[in-house]
Amino acid sequence: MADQIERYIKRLLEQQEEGVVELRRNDLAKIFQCVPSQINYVLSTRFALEQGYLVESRRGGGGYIRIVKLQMEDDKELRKLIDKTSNNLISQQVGEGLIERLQEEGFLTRREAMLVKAIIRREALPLELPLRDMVRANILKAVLLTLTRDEFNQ
Amino acid sequence: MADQIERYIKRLLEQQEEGVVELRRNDLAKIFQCVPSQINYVLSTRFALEQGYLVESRRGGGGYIRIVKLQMEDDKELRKLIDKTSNNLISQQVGEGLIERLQEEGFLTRREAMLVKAIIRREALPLELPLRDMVRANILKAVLLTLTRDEFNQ
DNA sequence: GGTGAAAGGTCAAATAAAGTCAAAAAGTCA
DNA sequence: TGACTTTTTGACTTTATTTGACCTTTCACC
Repeated sequence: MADQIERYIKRLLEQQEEGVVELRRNDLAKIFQCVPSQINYVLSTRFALEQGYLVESRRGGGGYIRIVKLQMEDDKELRKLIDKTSNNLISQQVGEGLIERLQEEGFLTRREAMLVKAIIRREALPLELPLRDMVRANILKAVLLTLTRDEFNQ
Repeated sequence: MADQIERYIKRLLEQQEEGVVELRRNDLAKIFQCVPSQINYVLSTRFALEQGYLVESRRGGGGYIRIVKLQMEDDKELRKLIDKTSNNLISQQVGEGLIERLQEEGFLTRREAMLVKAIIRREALPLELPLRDMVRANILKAVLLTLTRDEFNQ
């Protein structure tokens, strides 16, 4: 069942240019005749960040679930960086180095680099030490993943 | 529905030079075939002061609703936001609202807004709850401070 | 000044989504 | 078979929107 739903969503994603698909949790549950929370299970096990997907949603009337496929294959270099960043600790120094490199390679503009650098500074992350480097790594990973979004590069 | 009404009003605001639009609650309700109080709902959730709008109205014969888009002229407004952000907790929702507003006001580009939004997402900040909102507030403060830097805008 | 119609305002209930979490069931494998 | 992992289910929670009954303000008119 979970596999079927996974395939279904992936098929939708392929059909859609853009790599974005938006759906109703309840509708999907009805199609597959399963409980709605089954959908959440599929999303969290098959469409997590690690697998190159981004899931956004909204509750209430007019609610939806949006699944975005990140284009990680396109760029081996980014892919490698993302892997290195995962489950890692990153110091401010190393982080700044990474950002500068991204800027030099044209992934980030001067302003974007400034913003991200400001965000990963010690002063902006009021946390004790192993934690701070962990959060910094996660922030940088979020940045790298964003770089692989089609919409980001338009 | 609420989204449609929101878009409609924003379109009117853009067409109008001045950033002011005046309308009749009942007329609008009739256009969208909804109850009049729906309009109030949209106004209070989408055109609040925090979102950069001022709503004035008058009852009785010849009554009206006037919506004014407030301009964030200069750093003054940013400073105010920095103050509000300090020593505060900010949820993902509120944070996204703030970023969208900064984008609308031209302080952030579309890409910059995407980056910051990605960074303040729950998934990018693997922390327990009071802490997560605290770190998010600090990150947003760092962003606001960066916006006031001359080098950033040069 | 009193009155009634014409606005708009408020608030709570009903409805419409989606999220969470843990127990039960099913599958896997030594 | 027994232990472990994955999947399925459903009760409960949270959030967002829609709707309607009732309230307040303003104005025109007598």
